[in-house]
Amino acid sequence: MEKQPDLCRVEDALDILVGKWKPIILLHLLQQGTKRFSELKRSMPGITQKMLTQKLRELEEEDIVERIVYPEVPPKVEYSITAYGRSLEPILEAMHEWGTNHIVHKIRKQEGMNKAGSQEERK
Amino acid sequence: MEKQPDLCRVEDALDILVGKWKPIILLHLLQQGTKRFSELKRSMPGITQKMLTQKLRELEEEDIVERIVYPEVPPKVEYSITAYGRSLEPILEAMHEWGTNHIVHKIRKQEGMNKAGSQEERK
DNA sequence: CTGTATCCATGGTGATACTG
DNA sequence: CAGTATCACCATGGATACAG
Repeated sequence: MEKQPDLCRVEDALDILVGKWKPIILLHLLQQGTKRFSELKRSMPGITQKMLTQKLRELEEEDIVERIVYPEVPPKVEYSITAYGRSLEPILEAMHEWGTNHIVHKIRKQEGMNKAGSQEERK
Repeated sequence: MEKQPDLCRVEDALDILVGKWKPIILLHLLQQGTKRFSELKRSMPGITQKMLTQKLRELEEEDIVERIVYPEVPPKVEYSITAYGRSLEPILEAMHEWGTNHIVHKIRKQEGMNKAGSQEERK
């Protein structure tokens, strides 16, 4: 199951952006700079420690985020976007904009179907 | 689980682009225009009919691709990108470019590690 | 505080067979 | 030709407990 010859380096970018928490983590770090583990966790209600750790490790592995451990007690670990990671920002923003527009598109479509399907909606 | 307040319309775009075959399908249709089902299938070795149908339906649902059925025997169905679907092209291209660059990045990193650890070349 | 280690539920994907 | 219908697998994600 080889990938298409030249076509799909798209998927390399996709792999990094995708997953239930990765975009959220990236957005948080992009917008709020350096954060420590507990701060990130607090700012993402619903995420488990396991997922946060796992996704941060994956992003670190790709040099998208940087992890700095302070050898203290209690432990302190800070995460931030790398310069390289910032190269993803235009893509994230384009997707955000597209997504925002897309919900409008869907609503319009929905309205169109309502109009076509029924005369009610009189209030 | 609720999404972040404003942050993540990114995921709406992601949902459309993601999946094992969606980017490939989109790229094929973007680059090669209108194609019929069997042509698409042939041009994507490894995809099953089920997956191709399913993904095309999802893309159609989002108005990204258009499906035209010719009432003939044998059946003929053509797929193409909608004008709206083309609005995804910049994102796809940005991702393709980023991905292409990313493999270079990884190779460089790999070389760097080799150099750093080059003292030990045992076995 | 910042992680690991398990176990388990779920869904997306694939193989295969069948149909209008 | 262009699908639909089933079944099975496995990776991803979630809950929980434990540890340095």
